Amino acid sequence: MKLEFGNLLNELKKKKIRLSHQRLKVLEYLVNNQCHPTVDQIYNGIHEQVPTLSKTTVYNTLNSLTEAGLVRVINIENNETRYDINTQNHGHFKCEVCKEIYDFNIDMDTFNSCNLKDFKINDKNVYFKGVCSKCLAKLNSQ
Amino acid sequence: MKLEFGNLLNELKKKKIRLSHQRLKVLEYLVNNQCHPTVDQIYNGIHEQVPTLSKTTVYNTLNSLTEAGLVRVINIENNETRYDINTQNHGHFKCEVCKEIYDFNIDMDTFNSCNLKDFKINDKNVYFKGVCSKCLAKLNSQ
DNA sequence: TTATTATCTTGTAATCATTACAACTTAAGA
DNA sequence: TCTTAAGTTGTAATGATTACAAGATAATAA
Repeated sequence: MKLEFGNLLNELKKKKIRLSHQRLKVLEYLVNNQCHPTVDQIYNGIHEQVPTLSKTTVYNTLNSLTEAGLVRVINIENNETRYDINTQNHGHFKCEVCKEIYDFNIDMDTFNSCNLKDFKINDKNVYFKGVCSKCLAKLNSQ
Repeated sequence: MKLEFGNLLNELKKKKIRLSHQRLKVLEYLVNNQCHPTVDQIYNGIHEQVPTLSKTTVYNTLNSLTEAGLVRVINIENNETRYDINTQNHGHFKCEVCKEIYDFNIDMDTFNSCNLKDFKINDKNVYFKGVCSKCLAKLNSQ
């Protein structure tokens, strides 16, 4: 299914999740900022438009959306949970220099292991760490 | 390199990390308990033999060993960091029912993406979630 | 073996992300 | 418009991890 705001709303209705003002703003933020934001970034990004917003609501909303399968959690560093509106299988690369997280295409279907026969796999996660091309270029030019 | 206590000690010496009593006990615990333990499990496992042990020391030690490349951090759930003495590339499967983490073989070298050309990859992580064969069997027999 | 010292260990306190809770508010259906 | 179950909010609690400073120790050299 294509990542469009209307489709997301239909998914919420289907799952009986109320379309509250705050939830719509969080969803909108995630669609417009597909840079794997943290809770703080999401909160700060919406707070100006919705001054009454509580950080608890952001947490609650992200948990609901994750449970509903509309949002994916990214656990690379154990002290900064990030969120991704793109639930299609793809990998994440975190640059250890600039800290940016890049998406990359990867065919999850080829990832199988004979150790896991008779296991039910619900979720596949792949992340790499290293140095991105931009930072490598900077380092080399010094 | 094979996972043997002697090899680990040599690695520590090479990296100028002191072979303190506490560090050796943590290493020993990790070699004997390759079940991806948490800090609490490690602390509780050693505390009986080393009653003066502080949890801060366990944290410090694990951070040193990770930095030295002797231990691998597993971040699947964002509120429970786990540690693995097996630094050879392999995948982890977490059962959502019994919570156990299984190792599985997977050829990391085949995981490449054209999106990452000119990127320097230092570390590859793969984890799946789902239901393990034991729990599936139990569920089906009910 | 002993002396020296940089490093390690320890306990307490601080930090920070996340969750619990209860009063108030609101979306959605009748 | 009314009703009410569900959502929002702010504060307080929780729990993992780190900071820090005083005391202890591993490793090196004499």
